[in-house]
Amino acid sequence: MMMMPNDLMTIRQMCDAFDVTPRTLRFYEAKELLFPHRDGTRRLFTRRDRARLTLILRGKRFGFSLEDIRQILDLYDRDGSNHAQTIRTYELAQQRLAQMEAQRAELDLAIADLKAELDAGEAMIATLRRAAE
Amino acid sequence: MMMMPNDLMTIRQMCDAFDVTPRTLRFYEAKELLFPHRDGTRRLFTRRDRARLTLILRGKRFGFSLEDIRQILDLYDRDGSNHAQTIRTYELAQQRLAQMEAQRAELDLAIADLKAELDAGEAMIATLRRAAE
DNA sequence: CGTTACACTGACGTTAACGTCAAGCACTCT
DNA sequence: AGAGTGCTTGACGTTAACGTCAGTGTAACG
Repeated sequence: MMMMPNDLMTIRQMCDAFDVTPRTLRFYEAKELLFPHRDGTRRLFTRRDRARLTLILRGKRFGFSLEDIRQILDLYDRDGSNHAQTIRTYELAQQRLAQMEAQRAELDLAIADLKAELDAGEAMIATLRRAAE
Repeated sequence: MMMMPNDLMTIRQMCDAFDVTPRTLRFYEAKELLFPHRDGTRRLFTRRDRARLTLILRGKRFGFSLEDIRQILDLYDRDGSNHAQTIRTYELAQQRLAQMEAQRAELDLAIADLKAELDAGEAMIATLRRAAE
């Protein structure tokens, strides 16, 4: 055990750990979502990058754009300077929270609808089964 | 009052009612999501089209693709024939329901996370306010 | 009958989020 | 030295969901 000297990971280790392609990680760096260090030319991803990537992937799962996510991520690592910007970002995040809660309400509705349809389908299939005997 | 002879609507009436562009409605027709009648060359949208469009727009709001939506819509207007296909579609919808419930669970988590961050931000801003007096 | 208003059909443009080469370093093993 | 492996940077390709524009048609109005 000295196979992970620091907590820095190569691009391949990252890909295996998060099930993404190298292209994706480079793309996220280009979009300033990740900031890996360099060993000469090679990328080395830090613990911070992994935390961010976790949030990126979570955000993507319910339809946020990478640009949305980038702005949210900025909320996570303010250092206390740049107060005005902090407050603006805070307000932005509040808006987004409202959106998300509205989205959940609609999702609840849609799930109820779909469940009703499924019950109807089930009844119909049962009928078909009986007719087939 | 005889301005709505049947319950058929022109493309413009549809656009106004649903806040979409003509291009969008034509596109949905091309993708076989809508099936407006024709008066010569002009489209006339039925009550059924309106019901479908409502579901299309709802589906889009939480990130389903039009192709996903098209398959779900098929569940809504089975006529009882083509049983095998009905059952397959039913199973497909069940899978999607599971996805949606998983998605909601994650959404709940993310909302909690974001709320925590917002509370932190609030405390920080309060501190800044006090420091500014 | 001319014009205005609205609709139609192509067909090309656009954005997001990567995929997919191509070509070239930098190590390491043999 | 040569071969292989892994990483790098361009740069062009791709899909979804429309936007946008050009050219044409037609129904109604004055």
